[in-house]
Amino acid sequence: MGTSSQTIAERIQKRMDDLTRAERQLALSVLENYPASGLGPLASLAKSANVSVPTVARMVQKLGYKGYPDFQADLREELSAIAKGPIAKHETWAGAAPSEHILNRFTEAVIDNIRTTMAHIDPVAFDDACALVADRSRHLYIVGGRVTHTLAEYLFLHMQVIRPNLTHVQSTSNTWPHYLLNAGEGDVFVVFDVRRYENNTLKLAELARERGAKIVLFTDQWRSPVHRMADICLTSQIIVPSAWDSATTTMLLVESMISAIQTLTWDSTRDRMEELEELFDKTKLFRKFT
Amino acid sequence: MGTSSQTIAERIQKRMDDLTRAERQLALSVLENYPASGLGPLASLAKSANVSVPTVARMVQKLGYKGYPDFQADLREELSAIAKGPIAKHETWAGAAPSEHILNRFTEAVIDNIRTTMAHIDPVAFDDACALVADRSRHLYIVGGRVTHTLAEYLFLHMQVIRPNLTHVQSTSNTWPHYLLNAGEGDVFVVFDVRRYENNTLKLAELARERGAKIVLFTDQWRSPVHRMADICLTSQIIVPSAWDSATTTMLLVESMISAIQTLTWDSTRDRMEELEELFDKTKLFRKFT
DNA sequence: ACAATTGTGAAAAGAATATCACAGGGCGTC
DNA sequence: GACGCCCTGTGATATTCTTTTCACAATTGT
Repeated sequence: MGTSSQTIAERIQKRMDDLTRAERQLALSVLENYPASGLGPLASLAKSANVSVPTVARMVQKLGYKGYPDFQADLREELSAIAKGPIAKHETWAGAAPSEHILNRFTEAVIDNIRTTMAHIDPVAFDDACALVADRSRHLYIVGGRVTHTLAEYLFLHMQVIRPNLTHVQSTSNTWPHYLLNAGEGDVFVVFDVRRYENNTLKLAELARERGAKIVLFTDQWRSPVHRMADICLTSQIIVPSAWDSATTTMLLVESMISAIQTLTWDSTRDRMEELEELFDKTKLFRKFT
Repeated sequence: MGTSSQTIAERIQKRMDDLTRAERQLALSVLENYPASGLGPLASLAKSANVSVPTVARMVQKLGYKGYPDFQADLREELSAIAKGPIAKHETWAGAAPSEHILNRFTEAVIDNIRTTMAHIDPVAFDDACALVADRSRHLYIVGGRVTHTLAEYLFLHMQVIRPNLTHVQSTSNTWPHYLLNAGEGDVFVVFDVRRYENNTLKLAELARERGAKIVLFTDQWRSPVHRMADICLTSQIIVPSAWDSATTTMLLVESMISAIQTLTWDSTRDRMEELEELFDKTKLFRKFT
């Protein structure tokens, strides 16, 4: 069984299409903590993959093994083969690709961005920002620019579920002055501005400031001029081997913020989410499985 | 048991002097093929070390374990810690915050997602996908759903700079059938579909498929049903400590793809980018400094 | 020769595994 | 919207494999 040149992980990958939903879920769980999870008792594997015991038994036979112990034996064989060879290191991210492959270089750069971003962030400022954005008594305006409006909308979509009373403004559109008419003292603007910094965004921030609104700014390490207007400034590192900048780190911050706010306001959010679920079910917009 | 900082191998080494001859022989055998040999049945270990079964049983208890299964559990735990790789060492990302702070927990999860995503990705498929998306002779349709349309648009915005002949389609809108009218043989659809998978997206993919278009799918580890229609399937891990899934890893893949394509087509892209720069200068949409 | 160590063989206790029948649910089909 | 198929989980059971622990003999080293 273990004689074939490909690893068990590869073999599972290959047959992924033949597998059913629960089996795929199981396969992914095996691959996720590979190979350790497959070396424990069948029952623990089933539990950690959230599938039933028979599903595991059925699958290993589907994969061509006589039984679970047979499968484990193969895993152990592979493990000892790996250990014998030169110390297998995790120096590349996409193991199947050479380290110069763009996937590895890019991922490397992004991880680096995340590292430095997190090293410089002020958790207190972050928490304050979350509190501001979560505050239902303030109207929430989310502002993005030419590229960053995608991030803005991502935040908007989730905040929409969490709380009422919010607006998505696109600074590059010529409709934004209308929104400002209603904005006032105590409202909150979440502004996204990374280079190249946009004049419209700056103007919008200035006006919001004049009207006594709070401003939370997502920007890059060079800091948009909006930072002079901002009450809280969350900066991310965005350099990657590309002609453009990376939005991934900012996305990570945004998602962290969503998660933090969702925790903060869980009691009231839950109800809204459940209602939303029901609505989705009714409209049959989504499918449940497969 | 597995809480101590030292590995089991080290612990055995340390106590080597306390061991008797047969036990030492056993210990050496365990270390020789570490950790695979310890993960098999007790009897096989005894045999491969040329000691008796009771010797093994006696020794693991001497090492402080309740029994052989307990010893194995510890080994597995260590194995999975090793497999996690070098970055697992990074206990906290945002050093200024405690490790339980959402910033750290979330970042940890995302890094984990990135690692498993990269471990499972097929670089050849990725390159093929890039080539398809870069091919100017094919019309490019980019399709997103309720949440994923933000990612779709992000890709669209950048591809717009790189090449002509592309369309952004939102599967949740009711205008998408119009776009399909023009789609045909050889065109390319980039489809985003993560759970909860959307019926509209599936239908759209089916129709595109029927018309002989190529489909590149961005999805999550549970794989949207669209994968049956897709020529290339790029999956990302999206689990985070939140009520929602994370788009960060998918964003990373998208940006990697943009970067790869930009490199592929640099000669023709440069001109387009320069033209764009000029246009932006003229419209004074952006500011040059500060 | 004595004491400690180790192996033998066996038996009992304990786990883990394989398998079954059945029920519930999703999904496609008509 | 109803029917039926396929997948999946539950719970129970039989079976097989492991582990644990005996008592006792063999071996080794001192």
